[in-house]
Amino acid sequence: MENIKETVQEASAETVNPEVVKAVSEKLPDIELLYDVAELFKVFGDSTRVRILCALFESEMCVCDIAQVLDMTQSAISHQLRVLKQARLVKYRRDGKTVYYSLADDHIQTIFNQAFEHIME
Amino acid sequence: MENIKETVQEASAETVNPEVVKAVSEKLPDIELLYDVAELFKVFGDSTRVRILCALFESEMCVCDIAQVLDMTQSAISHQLRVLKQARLVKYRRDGKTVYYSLADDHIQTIFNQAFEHIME
DNA sequence: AATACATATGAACAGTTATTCAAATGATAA
DNA sequence: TTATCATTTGAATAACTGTTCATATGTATT
Repeated sequence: MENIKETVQEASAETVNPEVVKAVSEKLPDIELLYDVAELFKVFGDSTRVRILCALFESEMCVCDIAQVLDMTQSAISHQLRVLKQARLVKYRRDGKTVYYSLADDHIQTIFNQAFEHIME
Repeated sequence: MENIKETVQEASAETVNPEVVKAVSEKLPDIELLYDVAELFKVFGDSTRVRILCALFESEMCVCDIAQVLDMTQSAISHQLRVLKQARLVKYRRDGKTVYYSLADDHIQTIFNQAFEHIME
C-alpha cells in the first residue's frame, strides 16, 4: 500500500512539460561555472565588502584608512580583505609598515554599476 | 599605564592619509544603497538560485519542471522561488494546478553575463 | 637589542541560511 | 463530495559566516 502511494507520488513529480525540461537541461551552463558565479556573488553579498570595494573604486587605500572610512575595526576590515584577496578581487602592495589595497579588476565596477541601475529601476 | 597604552593605540589607528579618507568618505554612495546592493548580490550568491535563474533565461517553467532540471526536491525549489519572488527577480502566473515562473527583469541576465565574463577572465 | 605600530590571524560566539520532512493550501476532475 | 496532485508553508536541523577579542607577524626606528 505504502509502496504504491510512494510510486504514485514519485511519478507525479515527474514532469509537466518534458520538452521544456529537456531543452532547458541541455542549454543550462556547466554546473561548475554556475557554482563559480554563485561564489563570486556570495563575496559581493556582504555590505562591508561592498563598501570596501566601492571605497577602492575611488582610490587605493591602506587598511586603517578603510577602517576609518567605514567606521569599523581594523581587524574586521582585515578579515574581509582576506576574503576579497582570495577571490582575486583586490591586490595589495606593501610600503613600509603600511599595506595598500586596490581593485584587481575593472569588471567589478561594471557589475556594480549594473546592480545600481537595477536597484534604481 | 594601561589607559595610556589604550590612548596611544587608538591614536595610532587614526589615519595614514587624512585627505584620502576625507575624499573617499564624501564620494562613497549612500550606505542604504550599498546595503541594497549587497542584499541583491546575496540573493545571487547561492548556486541553487543561480541555476533557477539561468534556467528561466531559457523559458518560463513550473516548479516541478525546475525541480527536475536541477534534480532537487520540489519543496527546496519552492522555498528558493519564494526568496527570488521577494527580491522581485521572478514573477509567476497560475494555470490550473500549475504555477509558471519567469524572469521579472532583463537586467538580471546582463549582470549574469558580466559575471560570466569576469570568471572566464 | 627593544619599542612602536600597521596588519594579520586564530578561536569563539551569535546570527543567518539552505534543505528536509510533514502537513496545509488551492485547484481540478470524477 | 472525495480524490488527486502541484505548490506552499512551518518547524527543525546542520552548516556557514561576520565580528570581536586576544595575540602574533612583520617592518621601521631608537
